[in-house]
Amino acid sequence: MANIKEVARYAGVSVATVSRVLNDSPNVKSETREKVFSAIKELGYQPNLLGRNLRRTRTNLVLVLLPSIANPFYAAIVKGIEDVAHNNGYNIMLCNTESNVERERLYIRLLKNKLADGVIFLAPQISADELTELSLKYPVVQCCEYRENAGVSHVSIDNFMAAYEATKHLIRLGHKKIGLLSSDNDFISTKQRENGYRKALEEYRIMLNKIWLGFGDYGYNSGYDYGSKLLGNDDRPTAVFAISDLMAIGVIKAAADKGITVPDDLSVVGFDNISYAYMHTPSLTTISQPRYDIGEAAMKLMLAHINEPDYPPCSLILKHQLVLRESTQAAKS
Amino acid sequence: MANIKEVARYAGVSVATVSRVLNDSPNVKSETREKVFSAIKELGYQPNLLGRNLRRTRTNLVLVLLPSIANPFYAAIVKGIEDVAHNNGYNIMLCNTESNVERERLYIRLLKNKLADGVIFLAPQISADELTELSLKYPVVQCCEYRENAGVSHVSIDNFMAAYEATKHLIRLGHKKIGLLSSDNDFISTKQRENGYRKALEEYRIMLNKIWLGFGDYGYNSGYDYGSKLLGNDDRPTAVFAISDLMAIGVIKAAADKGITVPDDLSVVGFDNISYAYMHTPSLTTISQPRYDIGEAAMKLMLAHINEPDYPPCSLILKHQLVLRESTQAAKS
DNA sequence: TTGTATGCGTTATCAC
DNA sequence: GTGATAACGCATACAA
Repeated sequence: MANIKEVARYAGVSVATVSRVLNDSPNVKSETREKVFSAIKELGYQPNLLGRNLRRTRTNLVLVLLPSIANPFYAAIVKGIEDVAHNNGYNIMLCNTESNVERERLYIRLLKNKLADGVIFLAPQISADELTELSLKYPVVQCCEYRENAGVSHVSIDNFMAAYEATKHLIRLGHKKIGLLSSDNDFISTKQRENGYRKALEEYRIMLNKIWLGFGDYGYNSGYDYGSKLLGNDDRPTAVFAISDLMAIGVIKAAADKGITVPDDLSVVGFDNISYAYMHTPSLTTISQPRYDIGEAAMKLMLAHINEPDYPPCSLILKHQLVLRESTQAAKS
Repeated sequence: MANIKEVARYAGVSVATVSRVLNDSPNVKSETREKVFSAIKELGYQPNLLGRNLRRTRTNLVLVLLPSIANPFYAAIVKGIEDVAHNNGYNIMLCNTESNVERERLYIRLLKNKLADGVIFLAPQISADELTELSLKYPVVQCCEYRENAGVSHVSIDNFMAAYEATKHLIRLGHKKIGLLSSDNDFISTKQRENGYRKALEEYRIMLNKIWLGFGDYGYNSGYDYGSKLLGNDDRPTAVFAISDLMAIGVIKAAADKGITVPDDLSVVGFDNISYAYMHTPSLTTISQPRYDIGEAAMKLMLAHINEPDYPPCSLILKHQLVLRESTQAAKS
């Protein structure tokens, strides 16, 4: 495999000149430029980025850590990140953490090992303290899920308001018995969604029935389990707000298995608006996050941190939207 | 950030010795080893992989090119690849090609630029010729989708047999009017699935009605469109075999919109057994690929190619399975 | 406008 | 067992 030296010899110039041509330096006679280009072509030369990056102490590579590519929620976010990255000469490296902190540290090490210029977390597993420490030495951005008080930049939506609106939507449809399927993880967004739900109930002076409170893991099965338990009782809610679409769909399935029809006998609201929310029968009323925009914003923030090491941590909140579909309808009086 | 030189000075040894310690060389007195380790710890030293990889002309990084992380089908495959990679000291870099050949070439360039040791394609967009040429210079493995006659290793299932069995299942349930929703892409697997379907019909001397033949893009909407058109006619099939689960789900939705119930009035078989296939109501009869195993096999093959540059191209066919669920039932007589 | 020389951080060869 | 040093491929400061 040809290297820059061979190209130089073949073109009859020095390696410096070849390097200049490769880097679009204006100080090269167009004639020599041609010579170099033809040598490059002739030899099928491909610059070795290891050498280049070592010399530049920059890789133009950004790590994107996500819990799982099985979750379709992340696809559009990643697309947004990628587009901004590519438009700025960067590549991104997607890394599956499996929500495993050890696996996450494995990838963080690649950053510390100078194989990448920065890291975007879609759902950080490490603690706020670790995150803070990391961000002191390297460009770090959190996207969607984030650790509060870590003093680390993040892009997100207002989860509190979103949950508040979702719950209020159910209340305005006449529902008074409203269950909540939350999660027992320690993400701030979870707490915020829970609080938004409580706030709406409070505002309308609706009592919160603790029996209707459930905790899942964002996945389908936990929704199904919650639904199976909850809907077996006579005193069951007429509506459920689940903080993820997959859990909402699990609830609907559990309802169907008990002969309870959605939305006739039970209204269900999800969260995230994954593509399947629209494919599902009944289609799902849910909160839509501007995922592509969130990804774009996160990568732009990353570039700012890379180019300006002293760029201060900042928090970006983008607009969400309540999407009305078939899974909710007015309560029977 | 400390480098190997500073560690050496701090420990009072040469850089060579530090390097030996880092690489577990047996020829180091345990006493000096301790000194070096404590220096490493004290200085918070992290080896720079750019320097190491440049010197070693090896990165222990493998590219995995997939059309889209939005497709849940790939998740388990990637998991299989990752597990084998990590167990062998490799990392993988996931790259979204968006089924775009230019984007794919962008990532292939990273390989040519020595930033990775090899590439695994989950659905190659470049031509067989390009693939062949690439594989002559670099370790290349195809996984699931592949270009035939490229002389490039691949891991897959027997798509012909799988489709044959899926169709035969419908025939044995008494269906004689069986539609096929295929795709108009140029993947060999598509042709093979189509041929499997034809073979089954032939074997049972069932005429193929070309009006019931459709071509989608593997996505939900194309399934819905096919279903909407097909099921509007009086002369409609009693069963449909779709070569992807998302298309199958689209067909079911279209049927529901026309008051046609699955499986009572229409049986539907999908392909791939994505997680929605199980969540969906009705749950989907489909072909399950051993996705994790496929990923594992692909990465093992990659390691073989990396470690043995002359390792011959080989073709691995793993076992599929027909999964029976709610979306199929006996034809009404 | 071009060439020479140096260094990025590491590993590997050789000598001791 | 350990150290000195060349080499990996490239970009760049400086000289010409």
